[in-house]
Amino acid sequence: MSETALHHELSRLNFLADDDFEMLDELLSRRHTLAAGDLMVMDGDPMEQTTVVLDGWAFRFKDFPDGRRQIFNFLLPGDIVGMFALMFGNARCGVEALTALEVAAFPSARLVPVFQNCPRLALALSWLAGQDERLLHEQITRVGSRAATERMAHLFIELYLRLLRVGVDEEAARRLPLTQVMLAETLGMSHVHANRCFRELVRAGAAEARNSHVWLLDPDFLAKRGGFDAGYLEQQEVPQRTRNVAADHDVGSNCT
Amino acid sequence: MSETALHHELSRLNFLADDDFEMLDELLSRRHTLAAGDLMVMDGDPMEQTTVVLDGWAFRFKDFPDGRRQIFNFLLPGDIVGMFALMFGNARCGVEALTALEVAAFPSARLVPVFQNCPRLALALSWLAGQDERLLHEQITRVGSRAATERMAHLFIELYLRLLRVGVDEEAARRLPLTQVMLAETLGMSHVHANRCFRELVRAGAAEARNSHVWLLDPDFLAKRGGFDAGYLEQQEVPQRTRNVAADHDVGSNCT
DNA sequence: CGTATCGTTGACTCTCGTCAATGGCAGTGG
DNA sequence: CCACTGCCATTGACGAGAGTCAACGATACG
Repeated sequence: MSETALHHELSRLNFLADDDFEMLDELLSRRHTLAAGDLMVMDGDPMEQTTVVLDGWAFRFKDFPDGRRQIFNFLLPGDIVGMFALMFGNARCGVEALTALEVAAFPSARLVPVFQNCPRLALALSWLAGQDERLLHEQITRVGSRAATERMAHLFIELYLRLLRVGVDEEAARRLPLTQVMLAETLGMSHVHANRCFRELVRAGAAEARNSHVWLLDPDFLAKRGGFDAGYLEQQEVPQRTRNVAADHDVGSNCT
Repeated sequence: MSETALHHELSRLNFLADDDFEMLDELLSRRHTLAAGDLMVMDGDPMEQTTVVLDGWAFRFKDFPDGRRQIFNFLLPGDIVGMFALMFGNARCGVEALTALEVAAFPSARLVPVFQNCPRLALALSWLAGQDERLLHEQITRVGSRAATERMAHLFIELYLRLLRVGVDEEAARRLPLTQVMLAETLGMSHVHANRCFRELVRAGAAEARNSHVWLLDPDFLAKRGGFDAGYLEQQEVPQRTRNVAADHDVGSNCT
């Protein structure tokens, strides 16, 4: 099914009960698809929907008057957009579909009863939203304190591991739908320099560009070249104390 | 009172009822103080506490084996640390007190009943936590697509406006407890270059360094020099639809 | 068959990092 | 009271990394 990515990730937490998943399925029942290039969120628009990526890639970005664009991060299957949209007036950045995209969307207001009645699910969703913060920290580190080629290799491995984590198979996880211009806009360098760095990785036999995609040929090399420390992506167990708390506040059949 | 900053910010939302504030006061009743240099969170430690900064400065950072350090952002009065700590095993970055600090801390687990019984307060706290994301986006933009001196001026104005926003008076908001080494670690440049950029601002009469502090002399100039667009910091109204939702789910006296 | 996006390369320039040295200032212990 | 130490700020010199400009080939698309 198309929700495998999210289910895959949440199942691995080994934290949710069956009725949590039922509630989740209901939340995600309204599906639609977008074409590559469609805007999921336009900068400045009011935010009312919470969206979950089911399949495909998207990215968050901000365009500036002088033509520059900064890409903040990439949204992969299982990622949530606008978790707390309810409290924010207007979006301050855009979200664009990078590939054809399948998503589920629901009014953010529907999260309020979820928080009241399904504490486990609420915690799990907050956890997903919180993952994002770590990725942003890593992005700051990449751009702020790594050399250009290192940045690029590091980003490749991050995406590769994130894809593996949500259940994409090894083969597919090595194919990233990124152009060199987008790499430049993500990594804070000129597209010319992005090309020079990329060529270096190509010469090392670690990657290649075909068909407006990046193909990772040697993840081990890239991880080393990017000084990649997998710590921040490691799957973590839900602490026992959290399980206890969730159980204490379980309101059972209210959930669905 | 010491909680003025947080109250100030939440009051301006014009969203919480009296019993929300009562609940909040209870959450924040366990106070303590830290000295400058104390670690609030150590990288790798288990996270169980949610902490609110009441007075003083702190910062989030990550140290690397080779001695580099990246500072992600600064925590000012009213900011929350570890909102969703409940779901995360261990911290992946440190938080250090930059000045003497007054904080309130409570076990993250206490948020679960808050979410169940005080939807408005839960939304307001989530909103605070979500503010952080915008600041991280802005930090990425600074480091990724601005020139060095621009970055520095931009950061100064962001901090200045954030301080004003939480009720610090004009005079005090112009004094930032930052050394040039910290600026360098925040902005992704060498400390030598940080000094060069800073000197440029000093020569322009826009700032000066005294006593391990930065003093902002000409915010207007700095805002212009940093290409600062205040949009992302603007106070936003809570949308009417959100008020309605909160009212619908109000469970009244359960809150306290 | 034109047009646009993507990728690539060379040449030139300049921002920025590195290395090194110095001075001021505060704390500390003899 | 004064060496001693450490942190902070500052500056010059040098070189490397990265931006800019410009041009061109390849591929996809209508």
